[in-house]
Amino acid sequence: MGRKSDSCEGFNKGAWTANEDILLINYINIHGEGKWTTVPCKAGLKRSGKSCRLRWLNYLRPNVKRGNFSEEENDLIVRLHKLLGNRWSLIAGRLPGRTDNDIKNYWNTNLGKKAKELSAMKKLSASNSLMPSQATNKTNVIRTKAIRCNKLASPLFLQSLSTSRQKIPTKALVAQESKANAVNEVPESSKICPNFEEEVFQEEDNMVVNYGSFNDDDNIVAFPDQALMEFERWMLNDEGVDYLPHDHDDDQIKSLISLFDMGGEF
DNA sequence: AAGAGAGTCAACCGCGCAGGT
DNA sequence: AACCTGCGCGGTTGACTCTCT
Repeated sequence: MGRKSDSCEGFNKGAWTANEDILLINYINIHGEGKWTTVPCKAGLKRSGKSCRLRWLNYLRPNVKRGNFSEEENDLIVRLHKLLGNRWSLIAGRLPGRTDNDIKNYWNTNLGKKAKELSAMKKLSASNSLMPSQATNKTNVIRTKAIRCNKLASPLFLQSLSTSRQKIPTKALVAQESKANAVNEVPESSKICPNFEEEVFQEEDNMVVNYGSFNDDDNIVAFPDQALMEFERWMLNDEGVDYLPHDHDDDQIKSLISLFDMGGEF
């Protein structure tokens, strides 16, 4: 399937000028967002539609929050990253005014480094410990993968899911089931972490739910139903909900993490 | 003062998915 | 069913700024 690149000749590249910004803002103020491929032409910009979209979403939108991240935001990002991995857009969805790009940059330049240092220190202290068995103990981390979930997982796990909970008849599942044994044939190239067997996902409309994870011994851990429901409710963007971190969310996150930690093994 | 290296962040790139034809 | 278009995502790049020597 051919895919046309957005980066064709004749487009300006690099930093946006103030004049370009004004043209884009004026256009969107009048016509609204969307139809990005036609925006450059109609707005009189020598930019790709993609570039216009990015500039608007990450920089020009009126509600984009700029400047330093607060302690609360910092804290929330760390915890969300624990739960979600590099799913920046989902994380950004919980931080009003912050863009995925912003959070990604912030993570890569600040938090990621700290997290690495911390885990290196933990490893070091674990390996120096008098009780070496502790080094392989379960941690509180829920591993998730930064993928959109069109893949299904280990048949064993699916089977246990179908007996332990009502199966959601998603498009993806129907398609999968229509192909005999297709579940076993997830191409190696489509896996983010080919060394692991799959985590289990189901999707329904735009909702993507991660149903399983791994503990540090690489045993599959299922999220208990209660945690799962809470997580779904919490993650999916209901309209009009205030997603700023506040006490309620804080407690909610704590309780979610504790629920996830109670996951039983298969 | 100036050069080198590190850090930051806006922007680019390639890919995948959904929906339309 | 095959192909195309539009959009969104995560990873990466590179220009700019800051800090150190």
